[in-house]
Amino acid sequence: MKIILPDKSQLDLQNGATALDATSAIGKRLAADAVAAKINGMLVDLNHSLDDGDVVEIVTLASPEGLEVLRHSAAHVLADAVMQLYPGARLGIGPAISDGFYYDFQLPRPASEADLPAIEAKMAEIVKNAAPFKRRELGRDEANALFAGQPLKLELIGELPPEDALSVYSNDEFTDLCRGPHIPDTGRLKAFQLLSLAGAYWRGDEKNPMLTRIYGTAFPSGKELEQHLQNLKEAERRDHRLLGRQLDLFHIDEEVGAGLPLWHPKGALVRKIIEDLWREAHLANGYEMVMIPHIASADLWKTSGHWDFYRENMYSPMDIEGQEYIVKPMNCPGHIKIYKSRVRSYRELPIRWAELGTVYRYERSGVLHGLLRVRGFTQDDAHIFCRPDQLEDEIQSVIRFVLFMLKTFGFDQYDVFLSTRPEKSVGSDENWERATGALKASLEKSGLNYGVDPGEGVFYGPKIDLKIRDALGRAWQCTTIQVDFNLPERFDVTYVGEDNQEHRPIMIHRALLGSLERFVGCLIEHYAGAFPLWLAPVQAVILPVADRHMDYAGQVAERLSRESIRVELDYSKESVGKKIRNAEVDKVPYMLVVGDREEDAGTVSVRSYAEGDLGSRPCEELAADLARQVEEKS
RNA sequence: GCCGGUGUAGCUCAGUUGGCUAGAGCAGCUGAUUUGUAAUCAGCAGGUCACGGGUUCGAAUCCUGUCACCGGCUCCA
Repeated sequence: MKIILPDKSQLDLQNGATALDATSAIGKRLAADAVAAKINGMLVDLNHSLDDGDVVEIVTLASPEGLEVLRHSAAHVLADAVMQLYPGARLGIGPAISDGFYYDFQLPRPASEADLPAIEAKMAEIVKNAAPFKRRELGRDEANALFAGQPLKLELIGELPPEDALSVYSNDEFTDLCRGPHIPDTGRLKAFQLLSLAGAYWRGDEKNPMLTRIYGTAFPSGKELEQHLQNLKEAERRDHRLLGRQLDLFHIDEEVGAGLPLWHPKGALVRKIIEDLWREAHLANGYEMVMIPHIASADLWKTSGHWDFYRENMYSPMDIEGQEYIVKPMNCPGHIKIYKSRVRSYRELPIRWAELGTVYRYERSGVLHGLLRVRGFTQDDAHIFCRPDQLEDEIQSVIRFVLFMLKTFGFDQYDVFLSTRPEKSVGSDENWERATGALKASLEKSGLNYGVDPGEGVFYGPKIDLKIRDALGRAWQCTTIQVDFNLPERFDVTYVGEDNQEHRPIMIHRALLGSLERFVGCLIEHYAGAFPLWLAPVQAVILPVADRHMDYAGQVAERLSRESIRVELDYSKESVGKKIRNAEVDKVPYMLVVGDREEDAGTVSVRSYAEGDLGSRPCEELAADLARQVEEKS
């Protein structure tokens, strides 16, 4: 028989040959690297038999799919080990995930991270045995009998479409319900490590029992595993909570409250720089600034619908002279009230109102995380009121705007998602179609690649979410652009049209950076705390060699301050070495050493955080150069 | 909120099976040193061992409740 390879070439094989036979026919090297095969586009085991005319692609560990197969198999090995060490454990599910794999168990006795080495050792034994993974297809009854002691598996079997064939995979004594495919034998699992252990609800639903989830990762080689562990360490080093304290940017105080960050002078300064840029950019892009109070009468939230639909995220009302007031969880109702303060003409639209609006939302204690998930935060919010015929243009200009903003902060990779109508929603089909169409058209015109999240829109309209990728390739949800049909309706928002009739505007909610808290947290990790010059709270520190250089150091500081450079003078009685070390630890972009030589020549000796000692330069020249760098945000 | 873990000086951490006045480094203060590209030396000060209750002759250590934090689940800016 003949099979067809991806490069369209044909390969002659004996009848009944398997994918593995095909790999050996192609080459020894490939046979050693192969972990699975794709036959006519279907991912299968290597021992799958081939038919005449099949299109066969060999999957190796070099491909994302091969890696997934490896990790999925690693999850099986983990489950095997746990079943041996914890007899009576019940199996949940064990998939491959983006950086590794996990398996969920219901354990007969609690396990902690201290137990991971023992489980890992058992896994190593299983790997050493190199038992083949054997696939078997079976009927419902047989499957139900086989997993009689595994209620979670029975639940899964019960929910699989009855017409689908079931399959199980076995290695040695261990058998698991699984679609496959798997690596040929456990011995192919060369480099793996268990990472952590955590609770996870069965199937992600908190009404279900809590299972024990064990996370691990696996790679084709020890070298790659080592690299990955190195990356994890690097991420740890960049942790904004750690750097926030080290660089004296912010802290979260137990007595103030969980999820309520306090910004120290340097952190507040970084925020101010961002906020100034933000306001300037918005004014330049056709936005106006508005401001609203932090609390509002409960009536407002009843009209907006938040009282009914957003209650669980809002704080309890406070009593003010017998009237209930609520701390705002969102800015939109306030902005709508400004809109409604007088009659609006179609000629005024679009109206774009922006505010760095601080909101407070109840978040369950377990989800709080540094600056990334807090209970009080400032959204870089704006609401655009526009006519239906303006919707697409407006969305497109928001997209242009957000890409410009993110680029300014050094982000140029994003994942974009379009979320469409969910099951529970308000608004007419026509409106939804129109808005979704407008979002889609804007994305396409902007040339952005995007994914669609069907049914993931907000109840009041579809949205675009943008996740930025940082220096380590991690994704952060910041930007959101949401179309809203609901609030204009609820508040009876109108404009008078050309026809002298009242019409309903469409509202766009959008946050470009998301929240200042999250964005700064993300920036800290992106830059590993070493902000670029224009964002650094202290841009240069002047280090006099001895006390007699203090006057000259002061003159240099003066000169740089005149260029609006944020400069500090290190007047401590430390050695130059120590002063440099302190500045390095603080990640100050420029260290300027001044001693006799500099004083005589009117120069400074420049050391940059990024490049080290750069030699001496005339003070005037440096001042101009730094000013230029700040201006260019380089 | 739930599962597992953690909580000792401003920070990072020691503190044995419950047993002297709870230790160290860094940071801070004082003094000496006036220093040339990542840590000069010496001294001093600093702790309700997260908080409350209990067991014990005796608790940082054992039990228990609360709070906070860490890793996740879920949710989201």
